[in-house]
Formats: sequence, structure tokens, C-alpha cells
Amino acid sequence: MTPRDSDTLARGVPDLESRLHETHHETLRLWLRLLTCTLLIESNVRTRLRGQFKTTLPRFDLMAQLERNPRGLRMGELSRRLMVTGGNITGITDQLVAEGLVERQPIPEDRRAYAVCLTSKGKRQFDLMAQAHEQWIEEMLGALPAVERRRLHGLLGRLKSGLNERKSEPPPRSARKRVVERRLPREKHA
Amino acid sequence: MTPRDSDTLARGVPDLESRLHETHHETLRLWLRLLTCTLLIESNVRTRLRGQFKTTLPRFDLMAQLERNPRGLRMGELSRRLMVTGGNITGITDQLVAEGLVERQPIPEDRRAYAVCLTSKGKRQFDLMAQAHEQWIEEMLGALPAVERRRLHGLLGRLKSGLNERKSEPPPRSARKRVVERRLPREKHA
DNA sequence: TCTAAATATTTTATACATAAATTATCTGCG
DNA sequence: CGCAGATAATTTATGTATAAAATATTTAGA
Repeated sequence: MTPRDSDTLARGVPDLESRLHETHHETLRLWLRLLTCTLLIESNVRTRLRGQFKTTLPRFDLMAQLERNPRGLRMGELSRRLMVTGGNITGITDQLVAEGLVERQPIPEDRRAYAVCLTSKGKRQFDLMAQAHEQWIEEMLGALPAVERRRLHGLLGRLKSGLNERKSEPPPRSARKRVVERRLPREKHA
Repeated sequence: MTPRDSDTLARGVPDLESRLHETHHETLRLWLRLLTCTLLIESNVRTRLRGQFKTTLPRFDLMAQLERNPRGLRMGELSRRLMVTGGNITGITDQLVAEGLVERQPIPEDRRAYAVCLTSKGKRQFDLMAQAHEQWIEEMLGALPAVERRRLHGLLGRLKSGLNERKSEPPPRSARKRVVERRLPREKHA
């Protein structure tokens, strides 16, 4: 296949696509390009968030989810929405609590759980960052005409649906992982 | 705008797109979808690499770049192609060296630099992983018909070109950062 | 010829990210 | 009613990732 102008241009700068051979399947090419585009945009956003607001992308993303849900989200729900592990959410939340931007609010019906909410300070701070963030994204993705952006959005939507359909066929769960053995009470860690 | 079937489906599972409002610009929607798709695929690949080969995606990617360049790549070149910092490359290379999968080869013309190459063991190991990896990618991206994959690839190519064009207009560099002050010889760290 | 500036890589301090284990609490069923 | 199993969040050990500084070496220009 003879590459088109954008394809030739798209392969000029060394990046993840640099490892491709002639023989590689088109799905691998698509994957590496997807990843490359994501990293290019992400890198730009991280740099600017740090430079202008002294914060990080994971913290910003967590606050964004909370802004959309003013009554708070549980740690587990944050984990799902941010697509990271619960342990990671704990650490990022700790940082934002220390900065006074979010708070953990106990849930009376379930003493294991918390609702994480933005504080007033957090809301103000998030609004400032969100305005700038959306502007940066518009700048970067504005490189593509609107009609192509919409087409891209639709195609990625179809891809995402396909990926999620595959995920919703989980392997059978191993029931009764800990058979027979009784869990003894333990002293708290030092 | 009334969402289409794939759009509705694409927004069913909670993820990064969950934070979107009606008022958010379409570029932000596109960005969050791009990121979501990338994370879905990446997560799957990481899990399988760990489970079947006891390795990590960054190590695999580094080996992939070396496979494409049998005479080796310098640390700085690896940094560019993998789109991460030099410090990160040092750490990942250390791990692969310890596993006997790559080696640093001195470059006679430049005693500061090394060429990083796959060892024989590394080549064999990489070939096994690469075969499986390409298969996983084909499975996942095979959810999209070939014509749509090609269209997606082309659109992302245009996006990537636009992003790279913006990056090649850097701000003026601060020449002579350390003016006047003489750098004194220092003892090596303990 | 000499040295300031630049380059290549590593080190340091810190943040994010994971899987697995741990702890506290809740639920459903015998 | 009691408890095994499940759930929610945290902790632990480890890997990745960054910016900035440090170190060794090379280069270009005065």
C-alpha cells in the first residue's frame, strides 16, 4: 500500500510507530498510532497543569469526576471511572485531602465506605483548571477539522463498544477461594 | 445532538467519559474517548504480558524498538521513540540487563554513550511475546471492520501530524542558562 | 590551545500505578 | 442468631514515570 501524505508525515518523527515492519498487521499499526496520539496530548496537558497550577493530571481527573457528581463518589466508583486501582485512588485522594481540595465524608449506612467530595476551595480551583484544560484540548485537537473530529469520535465509540463487549464476558469466577480454613483474628499492624 | 446507537453504547460503562457535561466542547469529548480506548487496550495487554511472560509493557516496548534496530539504539534515541524520559530508560534497561535480555555496548567514538542491543536470549524471548502480542491486538481491534480501522488509522495520522507540527514551534530557548558562575570540580557522591 | 557550552547518561526525590494481602464491616443463608 | 463469604478501603512491595541535578565527555569558538 502506498502511503498517503498524512501517513508519510505521521511517520516522520521517531516514536512508538518507529518499531513497525512491513509485515505487521494493520491492527498493530492502528494501536501504536492510537497510543502515540494519546501520549502526545497527555504529555502536553501534564506539562501545562504542572507549570500553571502546580498539580498533576491524575489529581485533576479525580477532581473532574467529583465536579460532575457534587454529592460525592465512593472510592470504588472513582476507581472504575478513572480506570485505575483502588490503592491508587487512596494515594491521590490523600494528596488532595492534604491540599484541602477534597474531603472524605462518612456514609452512615455503611461504615466501611466514604463519599469523596470537592471542598469549596476545591471547586474554585477546579473551575480555573478546567477552563484552561478545555482550552488546551481545543487548541490541540483543533488541528483536525470539525467534521473529521466527529468522524473520529464516532469510530472510537464503535471501537470502545467492541472492547467493552469483549470485557463483559468474564471467565467463571473461582468461588470459595479460601475453603475450610478459618480466619483468625489478627492484631493491627504496627 | 441526539446520540447514535454506538454513542449510547459507548457511554454505558462508567469511565473517563463519565465526567462530561452537555456543555463540554466536542474536542474534550474526543480526547476523553481517545484516552478511554487507549486505557482499555493497554490494560488488557499489561495483564496478559504479566500473566503469560512475567514481564511488563514498558520492557516489551523497549525490546520491540531494539528488534527493529538490530545494531542497537542509544539511550537518548530510545527515550524519543518510547516517548519517556532518559531516567526512565535507564531504569527499564537496568531491569532487562539483569534478566540477560539486553546489553549496553560501548560506542568507541563517544565514551559518554552506549548502544543498547537485544541479546540472543532477548531476541528469542521477544519473538515469542511479539507473536502473542500481535494476536491480542488483532483480537481486540478486530471488533472494528477493516474499512473502519483504516479510516481510523488515517484520521489519527492527520491528528498526529497536526500535533507534531504544533510541537515543532518551540519557544525560544534560554541560551546561556548558567552565565558567569564557574562550575567547580566536585567530589563523587558516596 | 583552552575552556565554556553542550551533550549523554545516571541519580535523586517524588508521584503514580499495579497486584496481592490485610483490616474492618456488611450481607445472606443455614 | 451466628458466621462464612463478600465487600470497601488501605497497606505493602514493586515497577514506571517525571523534573531537576549531577557527572563524565565532547564540541565549537575565541
